[in-house]
Amino acid sequence: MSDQPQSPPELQVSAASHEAIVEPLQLGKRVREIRLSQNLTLEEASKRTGLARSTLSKIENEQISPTFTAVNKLVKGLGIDIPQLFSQPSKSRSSGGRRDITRCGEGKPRATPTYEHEMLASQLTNKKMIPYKTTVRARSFDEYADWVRHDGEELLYVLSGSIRFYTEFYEPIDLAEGDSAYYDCEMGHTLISTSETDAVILWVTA
Amino acid sequence: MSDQPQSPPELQVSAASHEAIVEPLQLGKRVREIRLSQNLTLEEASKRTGLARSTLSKIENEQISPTFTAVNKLVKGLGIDIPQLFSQPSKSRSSGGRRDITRCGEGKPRATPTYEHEMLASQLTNKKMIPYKTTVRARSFDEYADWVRHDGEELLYVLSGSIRFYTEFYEPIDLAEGDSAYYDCEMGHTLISTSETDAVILWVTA
DNA sequence: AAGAAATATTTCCTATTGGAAACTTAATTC
DNA sequence: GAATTAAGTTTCCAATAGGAAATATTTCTT
Repeated sequence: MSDQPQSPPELQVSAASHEAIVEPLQLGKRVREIRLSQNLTLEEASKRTGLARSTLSKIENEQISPTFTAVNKLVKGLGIDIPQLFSQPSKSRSSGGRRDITRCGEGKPRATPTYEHEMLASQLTNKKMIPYKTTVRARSFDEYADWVRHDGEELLYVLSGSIRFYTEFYEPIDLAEGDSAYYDCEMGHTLISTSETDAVILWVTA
Repeated sequence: MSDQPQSPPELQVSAASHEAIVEPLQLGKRVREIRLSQNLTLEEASKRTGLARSTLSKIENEQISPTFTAVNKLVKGLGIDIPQLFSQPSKSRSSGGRRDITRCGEGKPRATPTYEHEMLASQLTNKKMIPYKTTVRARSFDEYADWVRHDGEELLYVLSGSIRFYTEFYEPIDLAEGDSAYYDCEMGHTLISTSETDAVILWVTA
């Protein structure tokens, strides 16, 4: 990932831009907190999770990086909520006052043949919504191998240009600047640009 | 190396208690879905995540259980949302194929002294997100009696004009067209327009 | 305070992961 | 249709995780 778009590094730092959580991700610390909060000894935790005492100890002390299966045992055994694991150890406000500013064009880029995504608020993890500013590169329905389908719901707002919005269960519909659509993502959906220049949209998934 | 996460012989019988069943979670399947949905080859995914092609392949084919660090690389590299990883592969066809188009200016209006909201996709109920196109009428911080606080998380995108974004725990920050912010709504927040004309923003709450 | 008990860490070893490269399969091109 | 190219899988091996038991540390008891 060496592709930074034409964005001067200087701007990136501007003011309070990107002061989110920089996740060092101390899984161990987190696990220990959780275990202790349940008043469990390593031995008990071991019984519940099926992981060896020693393994638990090492995990908590960040001496090893547990495998996914191990993490799952932890989650099940200790009744941990997943995001809990990936979120920051209670910096007093577990999720109370987060804020992440993304300057125009400073999102985290990701390109596909058909779209050019720019993820907004990429510094924040555990978001309920995932916002993208996306340039629609595709010009024809044929450029897609298949419908795009995934979990969740999506909001689409046309920032500039115009698009044709194809969905699995509806007739294609043309959307111009300022128009928007809200839909279930399990339903196949794809977009193409219909304007001179590639259309740009705001795309929010939840 | 050919361990299928089924039921280990020793554990099979013990009905007594907890025995930390081995992951019913098909991480690999999930990862593959996600990668393909982004039209990435293993090679590209490898570059983005920093994991070897072979490793990715094995993960997707459930031949190995990636370490936590590996999972993190996946998450970061592919821009995966955590719960996405742990949620079951889209079996829960909860709401199906809804769609709601809102033409520019055709939203459901609602006015307050300080804001002029236009609710998008108002036909659809039970949405995870509530999108508004809002004109910011306020011109001074004093026009607000108190902080606005409510549940959830909010995404704010400046469509036109410029605003000053006040939050309870941070310094006010100026946002121009194309800038965006993501924040927890329990934290007090208000906006004022700083441009000639009232600024217009897209506001999504979840 | 010394010993016992409980809890946590470390050691040692085997099993598994993760990477480089070889190999296979599928898609294109000539 | 053979030859290339691209995408994915498998192999081999070094690095590391996970478990059992030994060791260290803390916490009770008496």
